[in-house]
Amino acid sequence: MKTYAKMSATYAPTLKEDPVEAELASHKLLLRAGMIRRAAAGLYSYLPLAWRSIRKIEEVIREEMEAIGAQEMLVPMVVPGEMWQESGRWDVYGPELLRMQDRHERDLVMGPTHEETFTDLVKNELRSYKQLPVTLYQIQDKFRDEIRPRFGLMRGREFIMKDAYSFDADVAGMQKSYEDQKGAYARICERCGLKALPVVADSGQIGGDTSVEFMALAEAGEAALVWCDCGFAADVEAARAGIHVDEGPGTQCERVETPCEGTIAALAAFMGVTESACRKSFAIIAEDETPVLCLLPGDHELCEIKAEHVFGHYDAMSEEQMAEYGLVKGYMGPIGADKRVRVVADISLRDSKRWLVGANEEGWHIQGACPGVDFEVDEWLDLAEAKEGDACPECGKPLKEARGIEVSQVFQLGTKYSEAMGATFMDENGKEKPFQMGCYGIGVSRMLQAVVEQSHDEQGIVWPVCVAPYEVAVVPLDVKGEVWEVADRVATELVDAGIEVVVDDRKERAGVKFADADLMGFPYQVVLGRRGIKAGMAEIKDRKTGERTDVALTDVTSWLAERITAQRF
RNA sequence: CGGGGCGUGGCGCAGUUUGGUAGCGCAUCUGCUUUGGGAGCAGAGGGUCGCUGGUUCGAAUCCAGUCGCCCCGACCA
Repeated sequence: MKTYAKMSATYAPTLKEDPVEAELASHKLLLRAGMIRRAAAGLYSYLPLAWRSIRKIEEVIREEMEAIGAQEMLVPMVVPGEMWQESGRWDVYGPELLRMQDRHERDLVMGPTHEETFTDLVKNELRSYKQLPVTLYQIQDKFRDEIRPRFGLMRGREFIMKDAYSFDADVAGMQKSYEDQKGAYARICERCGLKALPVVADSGQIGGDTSVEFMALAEAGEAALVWCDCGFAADVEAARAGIHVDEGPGTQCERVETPCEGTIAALAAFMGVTESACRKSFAIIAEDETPVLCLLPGDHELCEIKAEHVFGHYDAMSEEQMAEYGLVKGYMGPIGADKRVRVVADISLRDSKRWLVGANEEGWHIQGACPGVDFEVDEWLDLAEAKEGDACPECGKPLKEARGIEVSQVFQLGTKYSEAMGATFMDENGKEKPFQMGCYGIGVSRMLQAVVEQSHDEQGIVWPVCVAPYEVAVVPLDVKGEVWEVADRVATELVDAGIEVVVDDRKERAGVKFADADLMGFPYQVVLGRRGIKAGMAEIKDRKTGERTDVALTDVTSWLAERITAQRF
């Protein structure tokens, strides 16, 4: 027999003041509402209220996964190091991967993700194309020893993740599995009350348009994205935008004295041109030790992710190295640089003929320099980070900027892991082939906080019905006598109607109960006081709108049931 | 790891510059009053001042080291 929860018996210690450890509104509120507590940097406990919400998010995920035929299971959190050595990631992953040894000195890792574990699992027993496709998933704690955990659940070291892996016989199959997951992810965000946008993401070493991130739009988000009315949206790290470039001053290649600070802003101001008319130079040492000079439109930055794809793990050149290659900090340019320096330029500069570049001499620049005539560009590459105002690659209209919290990502892996780990099956021609794989992650705990970040006000959290710890808080202003009897009756009736109810049965003053109910963010508060009860009325407060409605005691259940079921999905 | 800041009852802070043996608000406990938006009065309990070492008659305070936390950068769900 289901019954209502009692606030007096709920471990949810609320805080009046903002804890110092928190910076973000959502982090502060989760702490203040008594939902999470920190155990150590990036390690959090989920208290009963938060855990209820987490379980609701998980339930939504389970329903959507089931709907597309993915099967839930569980693999161990601690896995043998050999799997990681087999896939090659043992050497690539870095200190983020928590490694340890057991008593027999065998290597173990705390799973940060489980491509290896799942691939290893299926490789001996998925043998035929007839058994495919298969998508398996789990919801489990992951551990990543982040360099800098921050913002509470937003970037924890241990966090709850749903991770799915699809195994297909061919690329078309993989793409279908991928699309299925992508569709499910969009529905999951929507059902959890998140305003999220699928954006083109950096697809790592794999290349192509094979990865999409779902970004919960929020100013506090760590990721920057560009988007367009036409529906295009991309992580700035992945966006290939059309960049407008102004021609530089001067009609012929000549030196100009520029006695200003060695920055683009100062140069543009001194020359009386736009920053876009200047050419920014950035000197690096590529992973293979080649010195490289990257030329960019003056108003754009080098996108580090794009650069890494081209140059590997590169370093910015030190002043000594610049000196060695004839480059002068603040006045760098392709002309006068050492011949060993490889000159690359952003593709947006391809059609520009008059460049304003550094002269590699303190206080001097060169204007009207023409690539191919006055200096050579070894290669034209996509290097600039997209920003507001750049042209949408789909429709050409100006892009807009936004920030977001990456709550999930879907990925086409191809045969990266199946090949490395020898996970193959027999196709219909009797040929052995590696699985075409996809992987799909949702940051469940991050999602919880993203919801709060998007949905809160001065008073506290404003839970969407679908992920609220309880749908209704019944707040009797008296915990004995007639008021309490009515509260008990109303709450029981609500529970019988299938509504999740918590009753604030604490001997607290009205103000304390109201403040806590607002802070914890229950979508509806049913306030019962002596006055109202005499008139046979309850006051129902809608947490989101703040609107209060007097409802006859006999109608409370139907009034709430109607509204709540409409918001449950 | 680089840069910035902070560690003082459960929480939020003052005290550190100029050493003298620890204080405020909230919370907790008791009593009385109050009772529709974080109550009032009276009383009580609770702190090796992150840790270690040093200087000193005397260290929360000065010095050295160390640990932890937060913020900005590289990583990601």
